[in-house]
Amino acid sequence: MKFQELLINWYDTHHRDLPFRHIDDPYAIWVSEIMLQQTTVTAVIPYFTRFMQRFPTVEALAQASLDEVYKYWEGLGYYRRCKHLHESAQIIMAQFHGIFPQTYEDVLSLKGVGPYTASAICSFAYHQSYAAIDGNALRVLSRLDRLHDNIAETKTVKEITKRSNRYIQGYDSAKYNQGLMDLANAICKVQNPLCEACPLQSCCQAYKYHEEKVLPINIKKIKKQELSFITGVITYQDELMLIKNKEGLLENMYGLIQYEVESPYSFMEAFEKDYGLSLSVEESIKDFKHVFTHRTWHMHVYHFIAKEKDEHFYDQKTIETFAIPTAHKKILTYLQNK
DNA sequence: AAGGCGGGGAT
DNA sequence: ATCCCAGCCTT
Repeated sequence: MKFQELLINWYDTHHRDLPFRHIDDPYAIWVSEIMLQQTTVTAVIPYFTRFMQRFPTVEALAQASLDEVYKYWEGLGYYRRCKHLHESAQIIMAQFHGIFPQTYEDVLSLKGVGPYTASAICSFAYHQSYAAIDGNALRVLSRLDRLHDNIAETKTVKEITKRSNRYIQGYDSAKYNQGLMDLANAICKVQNPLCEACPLQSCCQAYKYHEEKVLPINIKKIKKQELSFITGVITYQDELMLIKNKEGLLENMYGLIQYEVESPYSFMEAFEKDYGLSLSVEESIKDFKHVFTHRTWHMHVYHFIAKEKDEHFYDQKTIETFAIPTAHKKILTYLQNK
């Protein structure tokens, strides 16, 4: 029997029951797919539920402020996704007359939608035959075909996409795509795949040649950068100073002010130069560490008191409406419970 | 082609 | 500690 048939049969009886399955609103599917980029299903579910309650339609999303949409994304990571989602919602209202685009090319033209997400949307919402190639599909298919190429390389992804688009023909594309994902999640795992329980065992070339623990080849070099900051909790009476990041890491998020210096006095010097406010250092609070994918922050947190304030100081109630990155949220939560 | 972009769970 | 997760965008 062909693997597609085995896969879909297995999917029919073993599939996960997820809130964004059996939804046919392309808008909702789009939101879920953006959230699911590089993010686990369990992390997404509560965010998806809250997001859809507050922004049930593309119109509701388009009309909301960017700050509010960010607040609903707070803690989920990769915040550029949120910016693109909001921007694309406005494009859908203005250029697509509020109707979610219905062709692969139009879906792909949306900000933040790449080949995987466009294929997933067209397959799940419209049952068009596009193979959605994510990390799961790359793993299952490279094992199935015993492909020795590095899946971290573009040409390998293209080759597997080509094959999968051939394999999907004539089958229910939604079940095929989601079947690959659920199989990858439950059986064809990264480490220690459960080949004895796999419905595709009879078709799997990696299993046949005992290479299931070698494949896929996935070589990518990332070296992590360690950064050390003095991080300032700067207060004026009951108000706290926060800065909205203008670009780069954590863009549009509100955070504490920090400098890559080694003394609170160097911090004060740099700060006074940037903001024209004078500070006094009150106490050393605590050291915090936060690990990102590409870097680690070591934050030596100090409490500073401002002698005067400017427009960057906010009261507690206002701060609660801000989207704050987890690195700084941990500090603020610590201070509240202190 | 390579690097930037979050945060959390599994091992 | 390290890897990976329903990837995409910029350079």
